[in-house]
Formats: sequence, structure tokens, C-alpha cells
Amino acid sequence: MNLQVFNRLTRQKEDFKPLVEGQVKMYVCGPTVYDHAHLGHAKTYVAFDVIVRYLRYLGYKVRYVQNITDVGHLLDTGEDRILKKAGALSLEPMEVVETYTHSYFDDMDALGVVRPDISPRASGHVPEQITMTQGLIEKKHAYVTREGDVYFDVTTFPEYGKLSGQNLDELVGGKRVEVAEGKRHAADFALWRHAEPEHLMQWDSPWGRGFPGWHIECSAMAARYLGETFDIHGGGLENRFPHNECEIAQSEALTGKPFANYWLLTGSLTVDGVKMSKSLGNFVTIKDALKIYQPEALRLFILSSHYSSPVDYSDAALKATQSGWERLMGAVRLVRYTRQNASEGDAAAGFEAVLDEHKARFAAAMDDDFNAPAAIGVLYDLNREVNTLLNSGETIGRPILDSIEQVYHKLGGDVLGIIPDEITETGTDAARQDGLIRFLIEMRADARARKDFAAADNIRNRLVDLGVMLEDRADGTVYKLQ
RNA sequence: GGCGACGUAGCCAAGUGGUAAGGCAGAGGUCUGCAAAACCUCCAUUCACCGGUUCGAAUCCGGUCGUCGCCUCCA
Repeated sequence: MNLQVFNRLTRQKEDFKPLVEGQVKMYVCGPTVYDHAHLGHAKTYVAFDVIVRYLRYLGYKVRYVQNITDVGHLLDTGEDRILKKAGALSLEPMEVVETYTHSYFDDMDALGVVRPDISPRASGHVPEQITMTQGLIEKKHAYVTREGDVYFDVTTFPEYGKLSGQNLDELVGGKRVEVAEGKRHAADFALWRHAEPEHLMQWDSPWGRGFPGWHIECSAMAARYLGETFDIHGGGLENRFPHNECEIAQSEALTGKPFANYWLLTGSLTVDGVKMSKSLGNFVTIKDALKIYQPEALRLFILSSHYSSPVDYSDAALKATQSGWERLMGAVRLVRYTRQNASEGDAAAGFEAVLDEHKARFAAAMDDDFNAPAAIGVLYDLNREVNTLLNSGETIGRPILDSIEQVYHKLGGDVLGIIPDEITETGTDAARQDGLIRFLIEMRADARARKDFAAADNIRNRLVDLGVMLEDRADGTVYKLQ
């Protein structure tokens, strides 16, 4: 079976055919770095992470570009969100950008999200954005106002609205947007804005000092690194209009070619049914969530719903997922443990057929528009088979255990990122270690009180082997770590 | 008001024409010194509701109700 994807542009499931056989060029709208990332970001980027991982698993050579927005993204008050933050913290705008870019990558690394191949910054691609804007003016798709703003003229692009199903006539009302000075049409959007002298991020342009509009960066950077037409454009569903729509309009008006062939958009993460967002204040940062839950459990939670569906966050749902994940890991742990002392030979080799069947079902699920929830179901089915085998009392040869481990490694690890190669136990921390050592010291004290010195010495010697030195004092026993 | 989704067991969730995956929780059982873990069995005659198409509908069509997203910054 071949990979099929639901293309938001055509609203149908289509066979996936990249422009160049064996290669995939993919762009995903990245974050605006003015604050720490929250679980909503985690949902989007974990979803695309698995899409990229699966494409690579299938053998595609993927170039994954995800931008960092560090300029031009304005609040509805007209303030630049990064400048606002910089003002509040008395920092250079680029200090804000650095801080939250690092924070974002730290969070993504912690979640096991594979880094994009290119993470271009908007501020580093102003010349490209200016060139593109000039091209649009030359082609009469954009106009310059007296103030030095440049707007895209939506009436020159009849397909405007094709991604979101919006109709220009219905947008005309502009009832909720105050039409900016100099705009010809309420739906026209800024490619370039003039800057007042006190505005901290500004560049020279043919239209005077200013800064790029928000939408143009994605078009410019996608073209720069992926070409005028590329395979997959991804992002959160909430950016479909106006952001994605504007990207299409700019790029296609300029090149006359399709911008992206497949549009994959992710559903939002909600809390009590309402979208998690900065503006609503109902967000949980990734850092806070990782204090409570294993990163793999968070990924599993996100991947338990299809990428295009919304996910509702709650502690109860996360806890249920964590329980399920721990059961999954129980079998993985048992396989690894059994493997240590397994003998060579083909005992239980018949299980190979079970593995093949589950691998095929897993691939069939993922081939169907990256259906991770169904693929996870297959993993649970396999888990039951593995547990049954390992608890059957049969001898199991090392080769088959290696094969099982390989399946976990590839499907659960490489593709979904929910089964780590090394299992770090929850709460393996200094406090727990200290408690365990103290407990052993107590057991040794009991043994000494019974004059069972063999047992007491055994405890002490075993601890020494583990690098824990005991010292008896008049008032008790202390330990130090080597 | 316009555009777009969604409504499947106590909870989460897959399934888009052929007779309801999987997970969590729960009940019973096997195993076990006791636990834990694991496994087995049970847990939706039914997919918001009402009509229609069809040999056959959770899936297609029409309507009703409800929830959400976008239309204004958001992944």
C-alpha cells in the first residue's frame, strides 16, 4: 500500500507523490519566539515530527524547514510582540529572541522532536522578503501607500480563499477589522510596514525604513530553501486563515506556480474544550508538563488522537496515557531483561511471523494519512503477544528477542518516539537514591543487632561495589558516594 | 452573520458503505507465601437526534440539536 495523505487544499485523501522521486521538501510554520512554548506547540510539532520520522522510515530523503518568527508579528494593538516583551524586560529585542529560541529548542529536544534541517529566522531573511515584495509590486499584485506601507492587493488573486473556503465577497464587510489607512480592500494584507524612528527593529527598503509583514517571511524562506513549489506545507489549523491563505496568494501571484502541493494542518490542543493559547492564559508550558510526565508519555498522549483532530488536555487523560505507556514499557523492559541471558538458537522462532504481521499492520495505519492512533493500537496488540510469549515459560532464543527489540526500536522508537532505547525510570533522583541507601543501612543495622554479620557484611560489600561507602560512627552510620 | 470541523461505552479514541480497533477505569478468573506484574474472560445489538438512499449506513444525503476552530494575535 502507498502513502496517502489528506490534502487540506483539495479536501481529499490523495496518493502522496513528491516532486522528485524519493525526496520530500517540507515546510512547517514555526513559533514566534516571545515566550516559553506550551503544550499547544508540543502538539503541533510532535505531530509533524512523527510525519517527518515516518517519511524517513519509508526511505524518503526529507528536507524539513521550520521558521523562527522573530520580527513583524504584530499584536492587534499594532505593537510588535517581541518589542513589547523587550520593553517590559529592558532587553534588546534580539536578547528576547535568543532567550526564547533556546527555550523552544530545549523543549523540543526534551520531547524528542527531531530538529528541522533548517530553522531560518525571519530577521535573517529581510533581503529575500524585500525582493519578493518588489516582485509583487512590479507584477501589480501589490501597491505602496503614501506612508511607505506595502499591501498585497487581494483582488488581483482570484483564488484568494481557496485553502480556507473563504470567499472574498464575504470578507468585504470588514466588520470586525478596522481598515488600516491606505488599504484599498479590507482583506489586503501588509507585505512591508514603515517604521517610526523609535521602532527598534527596522531595515532599509525601497520604500523607506521599515520591517516586513508577518506572512511574507514564510513565502520568502520556503522559496529560498525549498524552491518555488515544494511538497508539503504544514502548520496549525488556526493559521489557515489568514496566514496560510496569504502565503499562497503572495507566492503563487509572484511565481505563477503552485506554492505547496499538499497542505497538512493539525488540530488544536484544547483545555476543557477551549483552545490553549497565550492570549486566553489557559496554557501549561512544556517545561511544567515535563516536571510531571515522562516526555514519551506526553508524546503518546498527543499521538493518541489523529494529527488533524483536536486534543483535549486534562490531568486525568494524561494520567491514563501514562498508565498505558508504563504497561507498554513493562514488556519492553522484560524483552531487554530476558535478552541478557538468552541462549543462541531458534527457539520460538515462529514468533517472527507475528512480528511481520504487526509491522505490516503498523505500516498500513501510518500509510493512511499518518494514522498514529491506529498504529499505537497495533503496538498494544503486539505488546500482548510479546507478554504472552515471555510469560509462557518457553525457551526463547536470542535471535527472536533481538527481532522483537528491533521492532520496538524502529516502530516505537524511530517512528513514534515513544519507546526510548534507555529507560529512565520516573523519579530516579537524588532523594530516592538517598532513601534506598538509608533503607539498606537500616537493614544492615538490624542484621548486626541480630549478630547476623554475614548478612550485614554482604550488604556493605554490595554497596561498596555500587560505589557507596559506609562509615560506622558511634551515633549511627553515614555514607558517601564514590 | 460567513467559512470549516466535530458529536462512537464511565473517560480517551480508531474506524468514512459490509455488520463497532486500541488504551484508561471497573468486574470475575489464572498465576502467586502476600503483593505487584502479566495473561484470560466480561464491559456499546450500537455510533447526538429525526427522516431518506441502499440488499446492507457509525460511515452517503437532508434536517434538528449540541460542541469547537477560523473570520482579530496565536502552533
